[in-house]
Amino acid sequence: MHDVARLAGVSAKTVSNVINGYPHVREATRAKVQLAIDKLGYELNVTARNLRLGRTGLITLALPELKLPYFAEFADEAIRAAEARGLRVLIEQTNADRARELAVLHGVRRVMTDGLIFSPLALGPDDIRLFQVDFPLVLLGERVFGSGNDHVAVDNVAGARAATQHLIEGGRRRIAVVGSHPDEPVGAPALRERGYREALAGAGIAVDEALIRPGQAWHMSVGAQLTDELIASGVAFDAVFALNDALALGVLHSLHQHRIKVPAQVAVIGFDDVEESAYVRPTLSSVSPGREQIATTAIDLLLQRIAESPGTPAGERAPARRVLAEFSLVPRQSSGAR
Amino acid sequence: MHDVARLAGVSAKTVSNVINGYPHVREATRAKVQLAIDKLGYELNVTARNLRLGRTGLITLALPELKLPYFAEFADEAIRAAEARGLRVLIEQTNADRARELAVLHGVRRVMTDGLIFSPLALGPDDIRLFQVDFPLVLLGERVFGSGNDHVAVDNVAGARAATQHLIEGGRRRIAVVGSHPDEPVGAPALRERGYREALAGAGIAVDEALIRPGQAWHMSVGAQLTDELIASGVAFDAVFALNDALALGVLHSLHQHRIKVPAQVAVIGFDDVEESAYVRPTLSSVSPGREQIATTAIDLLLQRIAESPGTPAGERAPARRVLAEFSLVPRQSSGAR
DNA sequence: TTGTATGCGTTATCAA
DNA sequence: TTGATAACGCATACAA
Repeated sequence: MHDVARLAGVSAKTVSNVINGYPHVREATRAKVQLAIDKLGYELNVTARNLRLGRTGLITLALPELKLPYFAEFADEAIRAAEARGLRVLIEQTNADRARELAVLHGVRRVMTDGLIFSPLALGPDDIRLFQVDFPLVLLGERVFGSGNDHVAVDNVAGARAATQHLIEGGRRRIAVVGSHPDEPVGAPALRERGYREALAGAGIAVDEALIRPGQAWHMSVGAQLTDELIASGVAFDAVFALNDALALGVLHSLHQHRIKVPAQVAVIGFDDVEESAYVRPTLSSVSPGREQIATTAIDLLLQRIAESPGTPAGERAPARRVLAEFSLVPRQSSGAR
Repeated sequence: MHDVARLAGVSAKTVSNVINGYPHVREATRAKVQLAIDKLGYELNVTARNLRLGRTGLITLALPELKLPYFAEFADEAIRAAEARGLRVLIEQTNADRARELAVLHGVRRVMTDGLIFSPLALGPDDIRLFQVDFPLVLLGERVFGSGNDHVAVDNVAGARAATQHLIEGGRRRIAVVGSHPDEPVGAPALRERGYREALAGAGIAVDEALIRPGQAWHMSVGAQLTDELIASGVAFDAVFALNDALALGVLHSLHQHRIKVPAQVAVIGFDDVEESAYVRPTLSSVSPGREQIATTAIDLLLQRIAESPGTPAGERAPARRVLAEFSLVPRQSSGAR
């Protein structure tokens, strides 16, 4: 910067002013400086600026796994939203590994970014105190509550209720659930199952536990396998609510292999509204969880925390906010939509 | 750091020495310093260290799209490899957009990282001069050659040849290709098609152009649609080489819908060996492109460039290296493997 | 509208 | 084995 200043016959401050678009710079000066910048091929040293400003303009997005389409699409949304606000995103995969999730909160992965958007999967309600941190943090998902952090989540219960009601309105009564996690009281699986039960109860339909099929990994292959087992078990069913779209794609696959017509014999609905769901045949009905809203809200909440002067004592900070995103039902062919 | 030094009764340099594991520190001193660190809850300011060292320990990985399973899995490998070498990875999605690819090379997305691993999709052979940059750069893929950069690529031609030979060895003679890009002379599609043609030529089989089906987007739905069209066209075929696994999954889907038995009537093979390929039914034969080797090689090449002192004139730098990764054929059920 | 002086928090040099 | 001092490159007060 000093070299540029010397060549342009001005001070370093003026060069800085030009680079940062400071308005009160005479046009002639600006041109001189710009010329010198181009001539020398000068580039601003961002690290020095970061040090001076005490910010890096980088935020961390910590997710379980990028390979899962839901998270890949969410990361995409988050990157766009961040970019629109002048931020860049450093993605950390935790692989639902406890040590890695800890490192994101307190270890080496914590470093160099202005804040963290975190979707925990290994850490749970017992770890609340670990979430009491002194840097900007926004949580995603449903695993950790009462930790006093800002929180953005899918409205799992209402979304699942709507999906189930949709099947009921289509005349279905024997609705199977694929992918439940019976041993996990918290998290998306439990909440989506609860929405299912609420919808049945609301319609006066008794729950048949034989229709609820546990499946740990929410992958396509698991959806197919659970459906195979369901068919083999001989339990009658006329619809399937797959707890996410990957499972639902597997369900469709299995039904197809067994020559069961969708939606004529069995209606299918998923959850997440992944891109692929609009392209498979039959197209897959789903619940769109408000991914974009979640991403933008999370970024905005984080930005507000970053803007709070770092020295603010905990007592004077804005109270923690919790946002449930607006979902929407997306009826397609698999549930009999025209 | 000065506060810690004062509390411990030492100088800031000694605190720095302790933090950085400098060996010549007396054990008693180290203990004193560590105590002061813990007592004050001191954390190193990484930005200041970055400024002083002239490095950030961060590298950029610029990819077309994270949603594509191949890139998601590649990013995963790259992150692991980087981590093992003490680096972190900033992922940039270009969406095959020219402006974004330019920004990665020369614009705002260039900033703050020690080097770039770049898989271009919009920039091509005409843009060679854009790749003459003065920061560490490793290219992935096949689009840009002769730019004088280090380069790591899938061995597309040999991999495709092996895939086709595998089908031929299984007795297939009417082998369709799904997903060609006839208007693109460079890049993976062209190279894989070339491998196909070489294999046919080697076996003395004439190429039937009606069997080669162009398809721009390499998505599952496209694979299904192209197969539908192939079947509708009435052209006889006994095997399909899908130019990647996503297409191949669509091919399987379509064949299934048309009650065509795989592999009895039609054998199928893909390319990329995506995780899901091992789980679909029938399991999908594929070509494993050496993803892990590509990731680790790219990181290692980049590290060597980073290690070259930045002032080294172009003439004295190590010559550009080009690495073709070792692929392997993965025969599964879809091509008749037991 | 532009310039001067100062410090952000660290590590390197070199001396003690 | 440890310490004093000087950068790293920038932005901010404040002065001019």
